[in-house]
Amino acid sequence: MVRANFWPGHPASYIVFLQNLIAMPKTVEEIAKKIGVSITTVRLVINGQAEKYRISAKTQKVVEDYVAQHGYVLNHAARSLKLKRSDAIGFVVPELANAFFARLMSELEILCRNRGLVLLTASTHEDPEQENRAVESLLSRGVDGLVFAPCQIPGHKQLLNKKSNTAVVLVDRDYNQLRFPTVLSDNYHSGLDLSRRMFTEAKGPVHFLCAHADLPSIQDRLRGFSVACQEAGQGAGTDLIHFANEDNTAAGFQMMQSLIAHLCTVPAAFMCSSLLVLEGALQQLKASTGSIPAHILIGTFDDHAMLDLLPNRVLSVKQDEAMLASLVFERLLEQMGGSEATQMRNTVPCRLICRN
Amino acid sequence: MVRANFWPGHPASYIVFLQNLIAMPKTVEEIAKKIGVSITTVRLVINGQAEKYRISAKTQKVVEDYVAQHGYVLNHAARSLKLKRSDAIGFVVPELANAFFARLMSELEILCRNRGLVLLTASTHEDPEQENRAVESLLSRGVDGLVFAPCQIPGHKQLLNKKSNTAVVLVDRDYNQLRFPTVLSDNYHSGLDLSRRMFTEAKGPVHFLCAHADLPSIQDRLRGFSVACQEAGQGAGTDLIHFANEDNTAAGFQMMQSLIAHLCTVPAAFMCSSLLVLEGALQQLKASTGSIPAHILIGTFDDHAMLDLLPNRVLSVKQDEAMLASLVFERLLEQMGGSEATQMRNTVPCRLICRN
DNA sequence: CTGTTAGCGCGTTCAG
DNA sequence: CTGAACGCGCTAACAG
Repeated sequence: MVRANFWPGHPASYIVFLQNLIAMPKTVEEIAKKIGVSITTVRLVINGQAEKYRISAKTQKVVEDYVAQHGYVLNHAARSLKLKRSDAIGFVVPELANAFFARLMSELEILCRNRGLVLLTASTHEDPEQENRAVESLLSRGVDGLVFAPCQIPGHKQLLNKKSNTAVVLVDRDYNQLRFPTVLSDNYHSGLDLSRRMFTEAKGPVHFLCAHADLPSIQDRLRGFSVACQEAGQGAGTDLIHFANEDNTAAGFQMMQSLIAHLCTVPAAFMCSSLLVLEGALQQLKASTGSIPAHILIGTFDDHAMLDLLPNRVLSVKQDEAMLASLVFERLLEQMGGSEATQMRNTVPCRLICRN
Repeated sequence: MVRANFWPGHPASYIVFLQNLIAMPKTVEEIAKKIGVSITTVRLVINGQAEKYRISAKTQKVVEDYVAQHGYVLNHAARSLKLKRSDAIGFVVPELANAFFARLMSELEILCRNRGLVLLTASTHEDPEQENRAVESLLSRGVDGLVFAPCQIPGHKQLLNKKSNTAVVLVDRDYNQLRFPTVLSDNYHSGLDLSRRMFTEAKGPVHFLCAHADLPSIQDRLRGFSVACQEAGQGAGTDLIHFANEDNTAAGFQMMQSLIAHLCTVPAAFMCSSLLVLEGALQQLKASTGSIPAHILIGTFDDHAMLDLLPNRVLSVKQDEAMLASLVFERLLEQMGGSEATQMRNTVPCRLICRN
């Protein structure tokens, strides 16, 4: 206490100074030896089973006091080795910086933490090679469960091994495999609903700027669009759909450019397969006409609060990350409990958001 | 092979069917026993040290073939236990769904993966209690390094223990402690630059809607603002700053509301401490006047591509997540290599982005 | 009520 | 070139 003013103006330094004096034991054996009881005894009180085995109150107190003073950090590696269980869940997605996956992870992390599980995260950048390595890496770390959004048909040796007791749940992308439960948004119906509404409000053609059409989720959205096209008397809509391989701003920019060139004017209504494509398309509009014409009807998959910034009528499809996460977690727990997944496919409805 | 058409139309199912037949060994001992050599021999070829110990070419091939056929998954728990090293890095932030932290994590994950490290992630929701638990949990999992953005003055027993050989790096929030290297954006100068530019362009008062002013990073931005105020002849600017406790949309909405009430009109120029606050402020403008007046000069900390959607002149401050991640990683590796951190504070410049 | 012991699978060391 | 033995810290089963 003499040095409480050790470093005035830096409140933390005092704490540092005090805490450094205390050595922290790292094994139960060390504690047992120090206070002269057996390992088991220490373990029982640390694990809260003192009552159950009727450890004497004073022994209990001795141990508790010691731990309170010196602290104790369980060695999870040793625990895992013994129990063949890591209390960890792997989470593998194409891109962690993608808002949808970030939100999904955030929700999932809360559920995991409440059950004493931690999340191991990896992103694949849509590269099957990196995906394989990530899955293998997490598996060798003995994760009890693996949640992932595959960028290829899932066929990893390790996963497919019957002996593997790792729970697996796929999210967001349904490659139509039969082995693992899959949780995803109802892309077909959200595509249908959005498209219908677009056609109704547009009273004319609606162009669809669509990137990454090989993804199952996008395919479903496209099917919805096609059906709405026919309902609106626009045929199969094949001349309304514009494709790009990459899902990024440049693709949206490019697609809008050729669309404008083709129409010789800006489209009265268009929708995009993702926010990135929308961004690019809007940049192109701004570049071509000096501003984003406020009369254009805009539709997009995925929602973002910043869409508020547009004066336009905007229809967007919002996925329910909390619900997705919660279903993922259910399927996970089922399998970790030893049973089979009760459902092989969970489909979560989306919400259609209308602005202005 | 008879059942190659097992389930036509579902390409993955065939793979599943085949792979299930193969059992995967889980220990080197198992492999050794199966092919009749010693554990050491198997280990040496698996670890690529066959040449070094001159294992006979044919033994080598036998092992390699066996592994190629059956696969092998290293048990990381056992490895960790033995080596007292987990090859894992903990990452603790207030909110994973926050775009800045998501990008930071994404960058960091790439660096980690290249070195065979995995990321364990947790978010605290700005709650010191959850933060403590998260840190403790990761520590007991034996992470080799811990990266975190504290929501309180860092004073965790375990961290502060001299014996602890966990590398620690703080990010984004500098509580001015002396113990751990800290990497953060140059909030003072970016605040100063943004504010100066705002005053220059506004040619009049600039209002600052500021949430969570107790955070060190916000304090630094505020200092920058104050200096710019004085330079612009607006005094200390105390009547230009508007505070809120929570960093969210509601706070921005609220602050803009009272600002409009006070001015009896919309402000000609304002800036926000975060995108969330900006969103709220813009919503209020829209609610009050029916649209976002295009003449208003807008400034904000943090950047987002969607700011493009505004027709307004917008100045925003973009943090350099890649550089932050790379510096964090450097400080991490230094400590993991056993040396002391060479720098206790790294400050990364921000970029001022001007739109329209 | 408390103490002892045997592995979990890997890396290391030393002896052939 | 290959094999054997030990121990990392923890849990579970059993012995007092």
